[in-house]
Amino acid sequence: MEEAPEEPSQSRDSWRDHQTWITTQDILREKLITEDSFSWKLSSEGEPGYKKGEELRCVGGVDISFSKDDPSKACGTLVVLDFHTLQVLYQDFSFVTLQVPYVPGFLAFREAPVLQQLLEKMKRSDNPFYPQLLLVDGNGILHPRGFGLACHIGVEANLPTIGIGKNLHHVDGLTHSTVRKLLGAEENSSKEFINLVGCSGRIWGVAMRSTQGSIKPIFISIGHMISLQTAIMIVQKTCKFRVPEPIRQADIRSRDHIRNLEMNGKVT
DNA sequence: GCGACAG
DNA sequence: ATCTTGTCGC
Repeated sequence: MEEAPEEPSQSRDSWRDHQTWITTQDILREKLITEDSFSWKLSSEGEPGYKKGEELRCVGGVDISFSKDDPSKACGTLVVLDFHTLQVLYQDFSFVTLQVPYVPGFLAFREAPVLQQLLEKMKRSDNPFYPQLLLVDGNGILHPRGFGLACHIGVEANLPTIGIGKNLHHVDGLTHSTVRKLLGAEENSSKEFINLVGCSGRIWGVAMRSTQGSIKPIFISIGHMISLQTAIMIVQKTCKFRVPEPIRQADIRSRDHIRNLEMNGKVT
């Protein structure tokens, strides 16, 4: 009798984690809110019943950078910008050693913990700049199970979130080439954003040309407690360059911190 | 069956 | 994600 070859424990463990992750996403997804659900207003200055302090001001952005020397060493960064001036109101970061690998579709299990800790720390200290809304470097519902990093963080932190992808995650038949076609089509040539409609007919988000006539779009999808319409508007208003400013600032600062860490490690 | 696949 | 300088153009 042939014994089945011993399965490398590595693959058994990763299979088990994989199932656990899917279950976790399914459970958390039941709490997802896909419409505007916040107390602040967007442009209330001229409206009747305007109350100062109710308007959107604190827009957060999160990102993670990795060390080129040791890919498990990372720096999570949280910034908060003023929605109107786009000036940085707050910044914090944290170095971590990540044990969880990157697996497409499960980014949250690798990156969310650090980012949530940064939010937690800010909330515990009653910081007046605690974000009213968070832009996340990674997708929202544009995800195989409709629950990407932005949704994950939104639900667990109970915060409105928007997902920003710099590359398309292939979902529901959406591919790089279908998007290229849509962006290149005559009737869309002047639009700055187009709906991402999958084979099923579901709208997963939009591809947006943040810069006039730019070729490479960004992919916007809702995270939590916000509608796609509102999300698009907020992204447009925070885009000085291709990537919205809160995420861009988090990215820049995150890289700086990693660079400093590597320098100190080498200088001895 | 094989490949694709956010960061 | 990361490896990477200068360079062409508005």
